[in-house]
Amino acid sequence: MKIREAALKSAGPSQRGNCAKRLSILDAAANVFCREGFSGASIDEIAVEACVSRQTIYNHYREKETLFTAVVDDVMDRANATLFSILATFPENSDNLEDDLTAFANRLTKNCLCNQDGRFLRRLVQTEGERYPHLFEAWRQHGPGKITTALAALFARLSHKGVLEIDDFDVAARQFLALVNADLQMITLFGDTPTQEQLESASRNAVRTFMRAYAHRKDDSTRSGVPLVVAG
Amino acid sequence: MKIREAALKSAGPSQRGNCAKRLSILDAAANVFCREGFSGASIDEIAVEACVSRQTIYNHYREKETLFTAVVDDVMDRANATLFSILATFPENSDNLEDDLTAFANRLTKNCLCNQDGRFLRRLVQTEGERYPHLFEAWRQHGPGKITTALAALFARLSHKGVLEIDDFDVAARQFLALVNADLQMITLFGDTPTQEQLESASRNAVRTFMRAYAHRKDDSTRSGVPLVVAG
DNA sequence: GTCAAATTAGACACCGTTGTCTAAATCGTC
DNA sequence: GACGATTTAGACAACGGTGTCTAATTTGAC
Repeated sequence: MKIREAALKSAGPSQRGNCAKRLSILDAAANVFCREGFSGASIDEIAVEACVSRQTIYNHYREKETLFTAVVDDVMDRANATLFSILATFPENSDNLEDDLTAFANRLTKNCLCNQDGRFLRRLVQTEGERYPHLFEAWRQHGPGKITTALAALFARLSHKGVLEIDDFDVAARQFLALVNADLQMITLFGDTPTQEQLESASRNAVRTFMRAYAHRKDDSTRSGVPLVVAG
Repeated sequence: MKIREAALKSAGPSQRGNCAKRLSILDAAANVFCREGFSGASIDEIAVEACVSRQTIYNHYREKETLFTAVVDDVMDRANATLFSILATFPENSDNLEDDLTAFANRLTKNCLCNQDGRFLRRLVQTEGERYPHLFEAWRQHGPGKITTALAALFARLSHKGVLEIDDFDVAARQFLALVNADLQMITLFGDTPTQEQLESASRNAVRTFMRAYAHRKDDSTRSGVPLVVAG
């Protein structure tokens, strides 16, 4: 086989035009991969769900593996952009931190953690993370895995302002995320998306506890290293 | 249903003497199913890992599906028994609740949440929960899913004693578990088992925040709680 | 309308897996 | 050692999935 022919073939249909099919394939593939896992997903199933012939998939993406990584890259980019935009709405200057932090948590869960892309990534990292270590690494460093460090930096600002009392910002960030997910895990485990009421309730409960643990206590003047813990 | 009862009914080899092979198969199958998922796991792979011929597996368990449910039942029974025994060590009467609760959290993560069986069940429920709804239901009601309600009841006792200030016991139980997992999620996501140091650190961080949020506050004079004894 | 690119359906070889079958080998118990 | 139960290796058909190929059809730009 000549090089030119190979190049033409591997290049596939022109990348620019008719991206409708590409998107349709990516979308369907994401759903099927998420539902069935890599080995459980079949190209035929993806083709049917994308309303596309099987051959078209092979024209655009040489093989199943290529399609898989393309899907992961696509979702990761989207999730990353969304996460960035949501993090920008963190309430740095607030006269009602509890309410604003609750609304922020609500945005975070709704648009980053519990939406289609978030569930896809979490599931894929869990099921295929060991088989594709680079996938996992990308998710951790360049992707939503950095949400913890970003949150830690934001909490550090609030702490330096004296609004919060945090000694370990990373721990606080992880705990914030864990608390936000506390009420939602049972729901997302099913594969369902939580309702708006459930999201709000979860955010409210989480931020309430978080504030109780980390809010600056003005009336505690004798706090000299002695924790508020009761030794009953 | 217990695995031994099922074995009595099955037409396979007599279940009395050679249970070594059965256990070996169950153990290997658990590992492979956990690693590869149901569709990704192959009987041959399980046979090799169990040091058993493929035919022996088919002799004991008619087909792949039967083997899978047998594995799930087996692990679920074991995890359930362990969970029960750990829950019995909850510090109901403690003169140092923070330390004792930390130790309890440590036992919980070590023996129920982060051990082999715990990871297997969580992973399986996540990947195959939609394909086998009865599996999920069993996990939720009869299995480790009830850990939340059990913890809620225990926290309610502490709250009624005045040691803790909790308004919603279920929320507090979920948050306790979420906090305990907060530092461990990144580790268990890899498939690794956390070290003892990591477990202790996670438990300490979790209980510290939990107590900060829910411990009875000495400076809150509006409450009509039990009088407190401050540690000297 | 023309023409090239893209898409489609269908057939195909190839491979791995499931589950069955058989005959030989091994184990446990007497 | 004998004997029944169990395990084993290997061959086997059936099935589904991947990836290729071809020939026909549709699309889109001019």
